[in-house]
Amino acid sequence: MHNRVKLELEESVDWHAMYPESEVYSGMHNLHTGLPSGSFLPNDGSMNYVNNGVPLQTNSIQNNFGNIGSMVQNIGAPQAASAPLPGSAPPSAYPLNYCNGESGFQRDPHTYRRNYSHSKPPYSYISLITMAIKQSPHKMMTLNEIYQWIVDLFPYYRQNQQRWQNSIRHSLSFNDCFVKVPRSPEKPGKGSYWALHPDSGNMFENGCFLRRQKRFRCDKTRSTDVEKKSHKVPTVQSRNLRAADHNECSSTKNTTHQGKRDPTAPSIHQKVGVSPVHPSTIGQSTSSQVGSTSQVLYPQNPSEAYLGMVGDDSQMKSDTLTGSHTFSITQLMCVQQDQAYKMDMCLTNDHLVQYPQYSSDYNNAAVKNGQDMTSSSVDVNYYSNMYSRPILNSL
DNA sequence: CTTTGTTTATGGAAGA
DNA sequence: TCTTCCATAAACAAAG
Repeated sequence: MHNRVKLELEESVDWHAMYPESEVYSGMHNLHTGLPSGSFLPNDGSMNYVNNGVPLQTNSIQNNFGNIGSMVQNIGAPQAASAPLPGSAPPSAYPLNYCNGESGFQRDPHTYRRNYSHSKPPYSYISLITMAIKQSPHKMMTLNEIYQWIVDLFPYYRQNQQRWQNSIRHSLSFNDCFVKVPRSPEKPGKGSYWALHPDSGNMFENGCFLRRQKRFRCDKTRSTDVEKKSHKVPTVQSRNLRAADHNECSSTKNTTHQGKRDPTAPSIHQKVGVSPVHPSTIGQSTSSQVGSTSQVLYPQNPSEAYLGMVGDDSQMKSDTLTGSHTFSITQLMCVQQDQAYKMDMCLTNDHLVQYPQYSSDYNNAAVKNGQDMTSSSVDVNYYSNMYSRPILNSL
């Protein structure tokens, strides 16, 4: 797989041909919407995929983005919640409207790209899911919305959908960094929402989005790496080692060391706290409840969460906040996250603050955005508190 | 019936 | 070399 990706990375991708001018996201568009593809889809089509996090060609970055620093500085508008903000960007800056679906997600048929030539994006499925969820206004998406986000963004995934969608489902289920969120009673439908585990924040802080530095594991529901190593059965052949690895992964989830599922063991999603959530409990969970039968957890102190100081996932925390790599997930999404954080402040009201680093227009816009969100089809009362804080942890 | 979600198994590749 | 991560396939169950 990686080999394939690697080979594809060496290809010269004609993005201009892939994405007709009218359909290309500009750099700023990308930043406004939080969509990552723009970073790889310059208007001049000269941008290749990156090689190990380093762009193969950087001219387009300079031409279209200036540089990362100025990108950040130039961010004044919040992420597109439902409509472009007056003066913030032209309508074309918001090619995708992800805010009117059941999770505030909806495709924009007018900007749906049509060119089917493509190469495989250099993202793992976990990366894609993470990006999709992070860019969503409510930091959670249904499975179908995740599919759609990926397909809209990456033409490659318009092929063999059964194959990669199975992988997406597997990734969601298998990886602790994704948690299932039950639907609001007011929003019945098939499937749950998927969100990022509040402690999964810095998975891609190593600067390479092809591969995480460390898999996120919910420590309270599974043994630590040390414990697992001590339990590891010495093996000689790599095949056995691989099997042991997989069995360990499973055993720490809900299976025995023989790799057979323990029928009495609750699934990770039952254990980690994503089922079912009573609205009255939302916003009241504490880190001490991690691993209990309570709900999605988030820190009591948003500032702590912002700094990634809550929880016991020290391995992930060790990544720190120094993810300064140009093409790290964090770089791609930090601005949006920051905006989401601020939006949350506006939404929750109990943390209304001003952000002097941004213009007053921004603050006004953020409030406006909050209003937009409250008028969306999602039951904001039910979900906003629940997901405003957890996402802070991933900043 | 289709979609969603879980689990097991396996192979390849990257990183230590 | 060993460990870990990722991709893929497939079987199966549950829910809508």
